[in-house]
Amino acid sequence: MNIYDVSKRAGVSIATVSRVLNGNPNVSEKTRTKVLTIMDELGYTPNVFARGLGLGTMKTIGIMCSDSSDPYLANAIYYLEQQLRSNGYDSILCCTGSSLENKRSYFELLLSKRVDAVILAGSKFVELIDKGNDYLIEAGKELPIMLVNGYLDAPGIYSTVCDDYEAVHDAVGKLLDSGRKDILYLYTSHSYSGLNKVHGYKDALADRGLPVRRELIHQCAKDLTAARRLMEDLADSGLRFDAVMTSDDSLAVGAVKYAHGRGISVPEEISIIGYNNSILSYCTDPEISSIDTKVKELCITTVDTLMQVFSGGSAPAKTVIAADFIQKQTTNFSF
Amino acid sequence: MNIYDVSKRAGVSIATVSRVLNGNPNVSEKTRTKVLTIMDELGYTPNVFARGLGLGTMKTIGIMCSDSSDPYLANAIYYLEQQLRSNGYDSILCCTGSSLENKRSYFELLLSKRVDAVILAGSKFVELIDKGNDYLIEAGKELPIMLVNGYLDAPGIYSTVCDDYEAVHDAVGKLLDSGRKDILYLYTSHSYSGLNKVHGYKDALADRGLPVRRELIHQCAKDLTAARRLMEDLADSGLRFDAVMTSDDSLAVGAVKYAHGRGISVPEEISIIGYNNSILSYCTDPEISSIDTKVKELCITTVDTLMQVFSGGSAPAKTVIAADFIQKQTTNFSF
DNA sequence: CATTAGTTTGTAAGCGCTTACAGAACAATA
DNA sequence: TATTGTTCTGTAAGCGCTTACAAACTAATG
Repeated sequence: MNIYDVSKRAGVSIATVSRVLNGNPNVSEKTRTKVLTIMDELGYTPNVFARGLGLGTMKTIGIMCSDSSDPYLANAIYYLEQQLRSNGYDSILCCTGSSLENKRSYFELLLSKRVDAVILAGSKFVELIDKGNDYLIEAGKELPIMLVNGYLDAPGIYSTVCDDYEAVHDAVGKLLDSGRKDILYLYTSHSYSGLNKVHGYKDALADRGLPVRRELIHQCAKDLTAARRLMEDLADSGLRFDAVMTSDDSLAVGAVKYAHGRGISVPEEISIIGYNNSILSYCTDPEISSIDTKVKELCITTVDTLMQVFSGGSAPAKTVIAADFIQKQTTNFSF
Repeated sequence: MNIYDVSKRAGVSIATVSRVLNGNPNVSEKTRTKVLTIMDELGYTPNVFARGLGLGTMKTIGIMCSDSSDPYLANAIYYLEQQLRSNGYDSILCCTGSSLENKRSYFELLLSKRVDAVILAGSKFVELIDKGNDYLIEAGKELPIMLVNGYLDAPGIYSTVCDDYEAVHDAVGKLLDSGRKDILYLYTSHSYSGLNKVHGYKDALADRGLPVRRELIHQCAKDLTAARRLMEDLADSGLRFDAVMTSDDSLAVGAVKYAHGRGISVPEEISIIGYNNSILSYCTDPEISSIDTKVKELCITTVDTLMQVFSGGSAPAKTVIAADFIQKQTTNFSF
């Protein structure tokens, strides 16, 4: 069942069938409907390979993410996939894991699949961006590279990021203005967004003329228990704190457990703020006040920008989306 | 940059290059290495479309899941993707959402992409399986259909399922044997695995000569709050229960919240058991005893079975994998 | 009616690869 | 050396589609 069968049956040439297939306007209405009817009758589906060969593209986008089981990324994948499809594109997903080597090889693989663009979802591609700078930049010349929550300034590379700086700046400001003095800051990585967040924290203090105390800032593994252990160690070593700002909900979960384990009341004695407003922040009791980083908007914008690029129009190299503070039960701001 | 460039540079015909590309043994070692060297020098990558056209396949598998943001499915996707790739296959992901229409149209789409097989991940394809029975069965004649946690008996359709019946049967048995009398059973759907679970619950009671009480069995939305509200309503209406068995961790999270909200101690006054041992079961305090449904094994087995099918060998139409009970803090079995 | 411009269609040459088949090269045997 | 069998390589015909170009047809104009 191929284009010849259709053309014969419709009494036209394959070129005409192809034109109908591609919405070419140079086909009389009469012929078009006839061909379409036949295609329908025959249940004809064009062969994607032949099509890809002829067109040099298959309307397929590669999506890379470090780990689809991270609730945040899982959401992102979902929205990206939806939005791409509603624009007539398919996606090939690559879960790279954390090894740089894998990331590179998957990237290569996507290129070899002749995808029309690559979307790097999540801020976990620092290594690729930092150490493989030239590499990505080179690729950007060939096809659009879209970064979701990452940033790299180069032609052909487009970023959509959440305003992490402002989000943390605002949240920490709220903590300070509500009377908290010693705000612990726990973060998971030094990614692009990770750095912005720390700056937000520091500037919130600086804005109020307060010193940045190194002993309050700590890196922590991104799991549900590391933060708890870290906080226990810190408390045991004599450090006092009455609030915790985290760069990820998973750390905030650990913080809630720490408080619960030590019989510290939340939010009375300690305020906790998560990040991403993921499902994790709704699991604990009390539920964790968190920052909604607007994954959906982020993803939709990313795809929209990509479509702009495809349609030849100029597209913004960087789009910033504002986050929302979602108050739940681990803070009690009244403003 | 195509096969001609390589052949010219290597001083051989394109047929020889193609043979090298496909690992055809009819190439002298000398020629092979020469060609490989040239390919490497030129950075040559074969065009997948041309290849697909010639071979009629592109080593790509379609994965359908209802919702990649469900932690369980997100994990499944991750493992499936990994395992497929390590077997040299790519995957096209489709997040269908819950509408039956979408599921069908995505399925069609995958077929039109000439994927080599389709994997339906998760038990959420009941509608497709039940109401679209003939539809899937028809497709199964064309290409292998793999069900992860679903079952349909038809040629070309292969299932890998977790032994949900035994898992619940065992867990409820443990509850009963530890002295619990009134075990609430909360479930989310009537899928294939959903039905098996209820049977496990009922049989655990029956085995011990206990009656199955309808008022203890309830369906509940799969979110973090529905179970809590439901349990509150049930308790308020006078129903007594000293344990809750759930068909999903999200319900168990609600159960923990219910207990916490009412000041009921866990596991002393009420035992709670989740399902899937997902990250959600680690978020709460106390952490939820849950059933590890071995997603990883399930996914690996699914892909392995698929590879068997591809290699022409006969493959089991149904593989059952045993689950593990993971005791955490919402039960206190000592056996 | 002849001419011109515009619209619609068909022909044929790719796109880059695979593979059946035929032919060349080589080694082993008589 | 001639013969046979083996191994390796090349030729050429697809795979199903797109599209430049040419051809045919239609309609409008003088």
